[in-house]
Amino acid sequence: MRLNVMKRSLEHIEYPQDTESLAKFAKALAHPTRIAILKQLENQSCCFTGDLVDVLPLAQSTISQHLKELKNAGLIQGELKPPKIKYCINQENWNRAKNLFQQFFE
Amino acid sequence: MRLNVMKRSLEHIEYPQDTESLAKFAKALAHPTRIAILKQLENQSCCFTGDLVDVLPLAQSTISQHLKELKNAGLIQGELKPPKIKYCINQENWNRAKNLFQQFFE
DNA sequence: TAATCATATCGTTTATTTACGATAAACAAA
DNA sequence: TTTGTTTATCGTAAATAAACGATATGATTA
Repeated sequence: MRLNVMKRSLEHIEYPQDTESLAKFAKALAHPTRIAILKQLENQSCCFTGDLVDVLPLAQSTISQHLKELKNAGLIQGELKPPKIKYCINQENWNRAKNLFQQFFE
Repeated sequence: MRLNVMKRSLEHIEYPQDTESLAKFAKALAHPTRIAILKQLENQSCCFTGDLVDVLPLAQSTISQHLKELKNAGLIQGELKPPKIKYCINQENWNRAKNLFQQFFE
């Protein structure tokens, strides 16, 4: 007999759009490696994956994974410069994030 | 040769203080429920745990857990008003967070 | 065509997060 | 003292995140 059977609402709660967006951006920023990557991109506007691999003490695959998350959040975008990929801030979404945080902290 | 011979470092990487702080604050904001809680606190300056339990479709223990994370991040503080607890924004750390985000988005 | 380079993706392991119900703790009032 | 109220904490399950090495992909050059 299992006493501690857990119910759990699989459908997730709906929050206002702004709340969801802000949380999503915050989640993208919620790891120091990703902050470091974004700071790098802010400084030199763009850079290649390899530049980051040289600078950060993490496996190439790990960095690629962080880049993917930043891309999924819309904060960066990649441009093909074969055989490399040049990553830049996505200025439009960057500004959206900026405004959401600004407005949140009022 | 790149550093991809690296074994998983159990000791975690040291980033600059600002990077760590920003990531920590972002992590606290990285869930819509916590954003919702903070918005509530911003609106009415303070509120009791019970008020949040009435408003949010989550178990009391879950909300208490989210409050704990916000408290650990320093964004809120609790004041004993027996048998209730009144939560408020921690203005000092709130401003620190605000400044870090502002500066980050430059 | 084959080899090379830069990067992404796969598969896996471990750690962390999110959620719940149950229970404990702290205090006020009866 | 006992009861009720409010909130935190415990124990656990499930989901997600973070890290790695290995491998695949896509473009360029030999």
